[in-house]
Amino acid sequence: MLNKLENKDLKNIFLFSELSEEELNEIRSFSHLKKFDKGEILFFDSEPYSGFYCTLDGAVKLYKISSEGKEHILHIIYPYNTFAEVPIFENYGEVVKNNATYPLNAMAIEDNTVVIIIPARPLLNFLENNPKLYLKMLSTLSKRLRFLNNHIETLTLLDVKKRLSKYLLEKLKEAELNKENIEKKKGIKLKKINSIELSISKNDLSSHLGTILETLSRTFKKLQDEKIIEVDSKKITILDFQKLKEISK
Amino acid sequence: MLNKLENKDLKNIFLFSELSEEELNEIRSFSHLKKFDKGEILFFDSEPYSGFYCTLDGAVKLYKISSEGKEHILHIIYPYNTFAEVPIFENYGEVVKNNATYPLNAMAIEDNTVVIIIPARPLLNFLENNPKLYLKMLSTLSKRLRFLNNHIETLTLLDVKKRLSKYLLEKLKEAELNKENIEKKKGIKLKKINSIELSISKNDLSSHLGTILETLSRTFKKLQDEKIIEVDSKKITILDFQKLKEISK
DNA sequence: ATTGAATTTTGACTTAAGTCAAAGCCCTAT
DNA sequence: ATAGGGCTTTGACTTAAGTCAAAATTCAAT
Repeated sequence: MLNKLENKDLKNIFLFSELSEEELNEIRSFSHLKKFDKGEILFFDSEPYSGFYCTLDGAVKLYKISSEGKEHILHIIYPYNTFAEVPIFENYGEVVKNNATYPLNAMAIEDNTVVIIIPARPLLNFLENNPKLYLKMLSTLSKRLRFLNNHIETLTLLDVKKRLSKYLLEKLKEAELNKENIEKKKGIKLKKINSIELSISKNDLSSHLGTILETLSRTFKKLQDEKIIEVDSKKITILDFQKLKEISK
Repeated sequence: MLNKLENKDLKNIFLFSELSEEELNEIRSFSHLKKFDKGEILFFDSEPYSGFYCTLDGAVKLYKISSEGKEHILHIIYPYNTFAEVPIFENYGEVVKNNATYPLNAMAIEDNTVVIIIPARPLLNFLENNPKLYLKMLSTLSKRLRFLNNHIETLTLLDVKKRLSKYLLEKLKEAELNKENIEKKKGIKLKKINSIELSISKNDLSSHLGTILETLSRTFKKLQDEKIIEVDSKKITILDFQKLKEISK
């Protein structure tokens, strides 16, 4: 599956969601698909910029790494989300004079991760003729800015227990929204969600929460001992939503 | 001084730098000036959104604060830089249905801090008729995204000594660029810069570096004991640039 | 089912950075 | 010049989280 890029794939991407078939054809004409296995690198921090990405299948982690090998994951990217747009616009006067670089590292964290690569130059031309897209792009970057603001807030002002609690609540909320969407679409009523399935390894989760595996493991245990959650490998059941919320503040 | 907004003030702002006098008049027609003393709040996190800001004089800190009162400064804003643009574009479909909020807190950190407030709705109208500005706005947000990426990297992967070293090197670089600009403009040759003047309190600096005043003080002392810098109140002289660079990695 | 690798947990110990409290410094206005 | 407030430094102590190493669990492939 997914060996050829089709318009319906592009349709699912927010930036392109309102384009005509013709316009989508144009986007397709200068974009291309690429497939990665788990652990493979899409690009490195500081590598020469060759375009922005969108995941179509699988998952990608965006991370920074220190000189001592310590890693921090800023984002986990799931299908139909774009990333690495920043260099396109950063110095738009002298855009991509081949000295632009990626702002972070990207690695596939699932097998058969499929991405589209959209080169900067033709995209900028396209945008010029379709200024409606500017607002979509601004929206995407603005959302990411707020996300990073909040991420910094979490990392600098909260201890690990609070950070984990906040993360679990966010994932629960996501799952709830997802459920509501399905209910609306299919006109059915699903049962209330009180558990989540971690979609990444605990090691990656610890790196995203700005801590290490051992500390994360101990923090899960603490929450479990306090009967606030129940951990069964990757399945986390929320036993006391109210207390979890209390802790996360 | 600065009791009335004039076109030449707007000219200095990157977003508006290429507009005609007529267009500047239009911007002026829906913007207004406001003055703050040191310690006064421009807006709070989560307060209803009323427009984005630009500093014309003085300085503003943008920060988050925890439920326990711990503070983290994300940015210090100096004249002609804009901030709080995010809510304008975040949900551009239902822009500013009066339920948008500021993404962080803003406080003046100097007396007589003068800012312009530019409301979202009229600005969006203006942008629609001047799509060139979209690219400028995208550039601004992209630069900020890279800044925040780097900030997170610094906070999560480096210890306080490295963080402070990195900060000092950045400020030194800024001062050097500034010097080069003056040299070019005035056609003169200034002497090499090897010291910087901290423009914020050490308390604010510690908050920006994700630590506390006491730890910052001790870290300054360590660098001084190692003869890498010399600290004379707010004046920091770099004695061993190479070593400082080595540490910061 | 069984093996082996990868992931996760647990235990004992270390450490960087935070807390609290007191003293010192240095602006600024009288 | 001097008093008083706001900064900044220093000292003694605490603590959250990291390190290292070993054991246990889970997962995937035969």
